[in-house]
Amino acid sequence: MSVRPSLGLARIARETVQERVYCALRDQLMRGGFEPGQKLKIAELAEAFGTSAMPVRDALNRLTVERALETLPSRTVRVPALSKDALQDLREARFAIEGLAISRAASNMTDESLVTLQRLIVAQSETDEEHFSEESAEQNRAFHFAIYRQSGSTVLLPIIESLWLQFGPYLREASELFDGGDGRGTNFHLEMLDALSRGDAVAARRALEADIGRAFDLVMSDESLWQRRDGVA
Amino acid sequence: MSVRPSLGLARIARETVQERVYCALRDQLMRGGFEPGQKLKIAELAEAFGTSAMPVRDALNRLTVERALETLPSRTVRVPALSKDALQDLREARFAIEGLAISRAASNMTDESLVTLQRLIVAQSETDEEHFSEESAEQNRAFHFAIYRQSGSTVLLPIIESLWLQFGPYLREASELFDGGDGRGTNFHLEMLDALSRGDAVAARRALEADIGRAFDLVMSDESLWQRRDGVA
DNA sequence: ATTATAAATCTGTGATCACAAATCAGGGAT
DNA sequence: ATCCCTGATTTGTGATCACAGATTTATAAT
Repeated sequence: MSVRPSLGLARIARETVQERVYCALRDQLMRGGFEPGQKLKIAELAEAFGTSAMPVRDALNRLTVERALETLPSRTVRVPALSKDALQDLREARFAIEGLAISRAASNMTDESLVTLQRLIVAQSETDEEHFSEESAEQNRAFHFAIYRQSGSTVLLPIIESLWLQFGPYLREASELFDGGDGRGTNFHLEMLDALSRGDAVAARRALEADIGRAFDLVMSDESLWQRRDGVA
Repeated sequence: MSVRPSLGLARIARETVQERVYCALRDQLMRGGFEPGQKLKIAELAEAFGTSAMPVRDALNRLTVERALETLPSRTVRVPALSKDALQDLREARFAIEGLAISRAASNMTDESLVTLQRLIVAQSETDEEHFSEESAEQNRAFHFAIYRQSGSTVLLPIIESLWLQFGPYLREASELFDGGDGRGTNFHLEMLDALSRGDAVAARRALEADIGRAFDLVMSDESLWQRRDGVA
């Protein structure tokens, strides 16, 4: 049996230009860095990144398949427009799918992963005191995905990432709503951590739903998002 | 207000070469037409389709993002290998997500859509009598997606399509298991239709889970799938 | 002034080529 | 005979170019 003599080293995946472009755009999208409805043009972006059109084209295609962008009939891609219906739709999907993920994670937690979560909560609460909403959002993301990764599901993870990407544009002007000094954001995180440490899948899920629900309620109640914007730009 | 004088015509989206290639590969994958672990090479496929490498490359990228294919560290793409863990993972995801979709559909059914479902059941049971498992699988797909479309969720639909694509390879050698002459397959469909016509989301979901569960049990119990195949080809 | 028509520009799709990394094959040393 | 090194081939990534459909601007007619 020719078993390959595996070194303990993780394979260094050669990183392609396409991937760098993809990650840059993806980050922008997930933190609401683009205007909803904004058209993204290949040539422009290629210029901006200092690459040819090809890697940009691939990155845009990928983001379109992941539903972070949408293709108009004229084949140009844009950031999806905001709508309350789409937001409701997204909320239900996130409840069901992330709820399943955290349920499964509840049976898989290790001491190490619990400590990691603990540290992420501490870091975020410290950041919140200084009102770095940018940084705080990133830590929130890290906390959630640290949990989802513990679900051990390779099926759910990419789906959840897609859902977060779709949620991105709604954060555009609402991001400052999230850093209320009361630390409510991290309180739900504490509940989740507590439930996970007890292996209580139901409670963990309930806390997660409260956390997600709060975020959606904040966005939903931000009237400034819904005034103009009549669908098609 | 410059309202565009819209003709009542649906826009005919010009179909690209990439799309034709994508659909062809996608169909093959969803019906289990490729061998698990099989490597798909751009040049080969381009030759087969009579196109250049470019559209094939785009189609493979798209299918990879949709998790119908996977990329090896060497950047070649292949049909994912089979594993019981992955299958379990897939089953839970399908329960949660398609379950949510049918729940929502239960509140949205119209007389017309109910009639459509009725017709699809009849067509499939007729096909089953003649043991056309190929055709029957296609009708099964049509039935399920007719329901999911009634959920009205643009978020869930592409996710479900991705899940069905991931399930494809498991159908490769198990497809003949599904056309037992007892018509059990369509019986669950009748239950689903009945529940939907009453607007009973819970019953509809239960019937759907029975339907999906049966398919997974059949595949899971097909020992011929699990003997050889030790992961990496 | 408004609308319709036509030219000009913009933009994405697909083909072709150059390059680099990976895989495979063969030969030589132990 | 086995292992390792090296050279040849394969294969994907990225750049460049030609083409076609779409959008916009300019022009002319009502």
